[in-house]
Amino acid sequence: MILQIKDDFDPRKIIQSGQCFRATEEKPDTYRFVTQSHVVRLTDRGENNWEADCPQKEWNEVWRPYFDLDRHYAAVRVAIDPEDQALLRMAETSAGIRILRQEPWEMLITFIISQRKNIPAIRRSVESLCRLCGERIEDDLYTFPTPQALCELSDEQLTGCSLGYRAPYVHDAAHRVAEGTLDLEALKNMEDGALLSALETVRGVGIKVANCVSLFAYGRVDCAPVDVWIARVIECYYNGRNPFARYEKNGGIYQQYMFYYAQQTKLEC
DNA sequence: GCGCAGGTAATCT
DNA sequence: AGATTACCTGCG
Repeated sequence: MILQIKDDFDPRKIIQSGQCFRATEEKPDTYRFVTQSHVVRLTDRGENNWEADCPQKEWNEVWRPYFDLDRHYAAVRVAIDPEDQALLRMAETSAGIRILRQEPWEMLITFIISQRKNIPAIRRSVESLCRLCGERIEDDLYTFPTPQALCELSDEQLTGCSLGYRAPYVHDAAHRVAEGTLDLEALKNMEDGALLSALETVRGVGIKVANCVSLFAYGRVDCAPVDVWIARVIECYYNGRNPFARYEKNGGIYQQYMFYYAQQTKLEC
């Protein structure tokens, strides 16, 4: 099916924006995304037209919310303070990025794994876990493992996925979710502050990872994770001052623009 | 061989 | 509260 997406939409930037680690550019101009047991390939047909290899119904029910298509990102960029020259420039470079609505469980584990790893290393670890105990969807494509599946892995198997000291964190999270001590579904109804606190009760989850999960799984666009790249942006362009304070909302989206820009330009002061 | 990378938690002052 | 350090792995 062919669909037209008029608002900001650039899958290549989304894939490189550090929010998802299983999506790929399969071949030039064709991008593959995975969520639960769904897979979609999007091919750029120009003029804002995209070919999606899934039925209309699946697009509407799964991918439309996944790509957050009901939010007007161009308007979010327009709302940037004209005096905020740095953000204007970063948003221009990053236009097309959207905040994907991904699975809370997958985000929790993925961002626990992410600490002190670069993007390729995160991809490898997640890929290994999926191969090891995900369900097969296609030839070489697997679902993200369930909490039960991760729970049953041995320390050796977890360590074999290059989790290192994070292995007990992953196991602990899997255990809590599998036995119901941590109900990721119930967190959806919480206010941002309560959600962050609840996430931080998991071992291996600090303020940064909690913000990532809130933003990328629960759509909390006011949550702005500060990692070393954002710290550099704050240092280089904002004199150490909080760049999000002047904005009432959408700090998480602006954070994503900053992150992509900093990463792409290997920002140094 | 050594230092560092998209962080957290324990242990200091 | 704020600073320091160990932690597993891969890479230059």
